[in-house]
Amino acid sequence: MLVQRHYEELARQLSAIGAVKRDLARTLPQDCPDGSAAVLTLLGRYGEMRMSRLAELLAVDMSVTSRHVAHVADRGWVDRSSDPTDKRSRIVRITPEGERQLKELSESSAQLLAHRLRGWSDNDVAQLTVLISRLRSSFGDCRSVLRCSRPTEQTTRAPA
Amino acid sequence: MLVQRHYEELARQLSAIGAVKRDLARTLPQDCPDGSAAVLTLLGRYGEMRMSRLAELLAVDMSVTSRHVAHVADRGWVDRSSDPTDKRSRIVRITPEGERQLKELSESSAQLLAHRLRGWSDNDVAQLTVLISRLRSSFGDCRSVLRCSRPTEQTTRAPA
DNA sequence: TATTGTTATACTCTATAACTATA
DNA sequence: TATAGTTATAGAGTATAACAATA
Repeated sequence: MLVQRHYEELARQLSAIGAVKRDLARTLPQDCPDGSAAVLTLLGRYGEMRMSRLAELLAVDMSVTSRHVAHVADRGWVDRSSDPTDKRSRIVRITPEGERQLKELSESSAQLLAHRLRGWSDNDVAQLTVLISRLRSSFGDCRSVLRCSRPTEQTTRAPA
Repeated sequence: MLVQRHYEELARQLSAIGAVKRDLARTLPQDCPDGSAAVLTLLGRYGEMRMSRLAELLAVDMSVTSRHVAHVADRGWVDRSSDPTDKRSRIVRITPEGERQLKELSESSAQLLAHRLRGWSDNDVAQLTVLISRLRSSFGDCRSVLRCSRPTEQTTRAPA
């Protein structure tokens, strides 16, 4: 158990990480704010899903999810079909245009990160990724782990 | 140099870290939003400073800083005096009430972190802290390093 | 003329609550 | 009655631009 000051320092680092996120967000394509990017990323990774599942993965309220999805649907990047087994539900799926948009935004963020982190060792990049994933997991967002393995097992090793 | 996918994964983890920050923000005292907490934390750590310096440390525009400082000044947590050497500038300083507020919010965030991270090793907590600090540093926020040493020197070792 | 700081405006993200449709 | 999703509203954060005062 660390002294309080160490947790305070981590809290401060977390609070200040916004500057990094803003820098990253600035690279996003036109008409594609952060919320839209998050939706496309999850749909691209996990495939089609219901709104409720998407809200869970985004870790935001469903009303927020609904707005984000409406934004990307308006631009033709996803479509929403009704779930035949439960007409209250809607299935969200990325479209080919959405895939193109996703590819573009993924590449630009990766490029910026690669540039900013050019002095980093591969291992440090991997460790940071794993530790943030674990942090999210410890905060109750159990879908954050990199692979669907036991959330508490990975420590500071690089992802496979 | 890592493959693009690794940077994409880090970008995604960063984008999803908002849920952690929101959880942390929920523990803040009444009338003390995240922006106010950041101002108090920096003034408590570095002592009195000019608005421009504060904006630099916060890594946000000065207009944003001005709003945050106005909020905490309205509550008596900081005072703003004119700089005698340059009447355009204002010196911001935390008040005793501000110190009390800062103590309260530091303790509550540290407590939440200690609880959420109770399964973590001391070393992992320290590593995450250092890596985020280095990340901010690599993104051009050079005041983010834990100690005033060379920003690129620390790697994945725990802070001293 | 340049710089420090404030204010007005606008945009994004978020949550709560009220509402519709379906189970 | 309970659940899935949408919409309205409000609060917080941010940036840009126009402005005031001083250098």
